Amino acid sequence: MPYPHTHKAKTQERILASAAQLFTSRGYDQVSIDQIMEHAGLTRGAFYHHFPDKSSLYAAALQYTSRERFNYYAQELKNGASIDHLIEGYLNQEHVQQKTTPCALAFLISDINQRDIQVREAYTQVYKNLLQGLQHTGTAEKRERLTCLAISVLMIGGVALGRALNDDSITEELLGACRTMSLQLLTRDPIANQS
Amino acid sequence: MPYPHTHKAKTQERILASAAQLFTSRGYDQVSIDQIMEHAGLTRGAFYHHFPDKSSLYAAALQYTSRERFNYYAQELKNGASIDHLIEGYLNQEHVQQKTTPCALAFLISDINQRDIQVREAYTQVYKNLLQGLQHTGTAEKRERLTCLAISVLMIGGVALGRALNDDSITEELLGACRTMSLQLLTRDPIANQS
DNA sequence: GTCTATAGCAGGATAGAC
DNA sequence: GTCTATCCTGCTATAGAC
Repeated sequence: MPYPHTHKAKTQERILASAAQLFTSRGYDQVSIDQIMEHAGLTRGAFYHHFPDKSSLYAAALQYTSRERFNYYAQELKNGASIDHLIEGYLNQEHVQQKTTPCALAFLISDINQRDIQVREAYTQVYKNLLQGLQHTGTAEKRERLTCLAISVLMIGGVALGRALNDDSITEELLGACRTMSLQLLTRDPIANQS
Repeated sequence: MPYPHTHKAKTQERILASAAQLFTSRGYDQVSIDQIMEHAGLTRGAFYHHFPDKSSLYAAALQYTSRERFNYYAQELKNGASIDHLIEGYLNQEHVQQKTTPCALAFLISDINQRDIQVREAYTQVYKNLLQGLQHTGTAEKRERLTCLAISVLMIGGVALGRALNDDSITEELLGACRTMSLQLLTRDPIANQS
């Protein structure tokens, strides 16, 4: 038995991690299966034993990296971090410049519409999970839906727009405005004010 | 003389209009020069007599369609439309579904970072123009920068995110939240309150 | 389960006729 | 200034050896 029976699962996760990193950073078209497999330490031929095609990998990588992100946030919150702190870490130049692992919801926002149904459904599900998180995190009761929707747009839109712009000073200003506005919205939320 | 001397300029504008429509809708990679030229009623060979390469056309098309948009807004404002009305037209399912001409700032937001410097500069300039418009439109004095930045993110981010999502009811809810929040921000702006 | 090799196709860019 | 024809590259996906 040359391989332990967990070998395939581990290889699959290596491919997913590699795909998540490259896809999130460069989008679907600018990344080839060859590059993903090479980055995972394999060759292209092996790919089709793990995923049926490129699009399926894209959807799976989107779910994989988002699950990792949510797990990280859950851990941070358990360690006593505030939701404000997490939002400030998100709406940040470090994030825009990929010095921390980038959020696929923001980095791939206008890539998704061109993809097939499984990708669009995966993205939509990940977004719904984010909304859920915003509604319930750090409060006993639910935050207002309006508050959560607006904050999600400020976060995702702020990072996406900041990344598109070619002028660091405007990006910094933009991220600051989104931080300020998000924290104001959190503070003003009726539920938050009850606590 | 088979062609009037304005022929080249008119052809160039046909190519720009065709490129703007296809690029905005599908992004850079998913549109070929062949498709743009065919849509403009020409063949691929003629392309390189008008633009040096695909990327230059992309940058030019971005500027072209944005100029058209701003001209339209200026006209509407001159006809007595309110800024609120324009924002509501922007943050709208009709826009997301391209029943009206889509805004490249929103539709291409995560496409831009992959492109070369001339494209990123063109996008940044168009965004700065939008910010200018928000700061000065409909008031004698300037609106607060913070207000304008936040509204721009709600508009661009709201449309981009709404387009990515695969669930019409969430998109509608999202657009509504962005409309509500944008109009609140306009109303609360100190300068607006002076009038 | 991973490899090498290759089929098959699409698209950017150029050449040269008219 | 527009056309047709072509070069060249890069990619997805498959075949088949080990």
